[in-house]
Amino acid sequence: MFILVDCNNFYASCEKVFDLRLHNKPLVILSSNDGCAIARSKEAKQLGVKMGQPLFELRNLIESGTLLTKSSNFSLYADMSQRVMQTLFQFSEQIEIYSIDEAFLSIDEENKEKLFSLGCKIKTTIEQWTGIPVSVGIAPTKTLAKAASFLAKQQEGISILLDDQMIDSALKSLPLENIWGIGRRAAKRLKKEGIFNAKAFKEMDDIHLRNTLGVNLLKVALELRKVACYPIQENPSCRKSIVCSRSFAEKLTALEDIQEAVSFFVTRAAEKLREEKLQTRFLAVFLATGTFYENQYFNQCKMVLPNYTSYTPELISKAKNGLSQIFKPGLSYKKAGVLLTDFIEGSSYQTDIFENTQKEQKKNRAMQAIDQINQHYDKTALYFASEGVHKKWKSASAQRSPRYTTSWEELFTV
DNA sequence: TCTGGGGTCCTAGGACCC
DNA sequence: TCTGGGGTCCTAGGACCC
Repeated sequence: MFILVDCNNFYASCEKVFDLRLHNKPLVILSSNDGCAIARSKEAKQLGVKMGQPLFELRNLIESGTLLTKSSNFSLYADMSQRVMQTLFQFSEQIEIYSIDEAFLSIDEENKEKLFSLGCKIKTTIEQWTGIPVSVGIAPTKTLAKAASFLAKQQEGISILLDDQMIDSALKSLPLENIWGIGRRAAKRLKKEGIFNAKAFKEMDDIHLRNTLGVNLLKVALELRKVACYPIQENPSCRKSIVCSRSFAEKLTALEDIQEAVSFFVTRAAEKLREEKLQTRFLAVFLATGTFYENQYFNQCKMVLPNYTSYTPELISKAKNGLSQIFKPGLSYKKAGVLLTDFIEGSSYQTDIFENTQKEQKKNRAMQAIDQINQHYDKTALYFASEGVHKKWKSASAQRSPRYTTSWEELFTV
């Protein structure tokens, strides 16, 4: 049996834990540059605020004091997430942390009453220990557990889908877009065929499904028929790519300014790489003008590196090189980023025949020292000169709440 | 005027191999 | 006039997820 534990309005709930003034108020969490709403409290959803809605469309609500806003505070959310996940290990050892705000648990229990009381216990424990409200969906497959949690969300409670009759009546009222794995595109195509809800979808012909919508959608249908296609993935395989990108606070025209931003992205990406004890051999830099009004320019430069590495200076120099190849003078740029992929595991550099081991060890120790210092003090305690000092591209995100749980300077005061 | 960031997987088509 | 069958790997683009 699968249990899906899903935090309600996670980012908004994290903010509410530390700020009583936000309780029972419509609240949205903003994207970087305070550009649009990326999370909403229950009350904000009721107000009609849409996911991804740009901030300027919400101005009236905000200025009248109806809608409260916060800049996003990912250090806080990541730490709160960890607390929730840690708590979940009380209830099962087979846990798949699926995203920052949800996890699947696997348990050997078929009895409905017992499942329900377990669900209650999970919900109350997490709420007591972390302050985060959750919904719980329980069912024989992951996709059905997702469907159950969708129902549970509506009352912020617990929902179990077990026998066929219950499943069928629940799926009848489940719109296609809300099935896990069916997006806007597939839903549109299905509607053209006269399929309007999850029950009708589940009863479609396998061959037809496979041929028209692909193997993934066939699996979704099977899962809705209680055939488990997706097992719990307890030890997720090491990640396959790292991306670091941002929209700029203001449009940039000078190569030097963009170089600084790209150096910063590379530094962050390389930190992640070392944190997960990986080395990379593929680096891409991309650059884009705004998307909404002007003629868009997008270009990227892909580079295969001579050897696997996680040495920041080397990556920065390659990235700057790539950037100068795709930079066109005279344009106003709005966004840039870097992508690393093609990883191997291992925390020390692979021997390069042109380089002596002593030099490599020195590089290793330098990176280790930087990481340790930045971990101990602040992410920005030590940084590379090429990242620049003023960070013209960066926005202030003035409405960010303090990093209550991850920074000594910003601890919660009682 | 103002619109996020970070991921994974599948598919189709081409190049190439035997 | 008629021209096989099976396989891998790579890439770009699309679709989906949070």
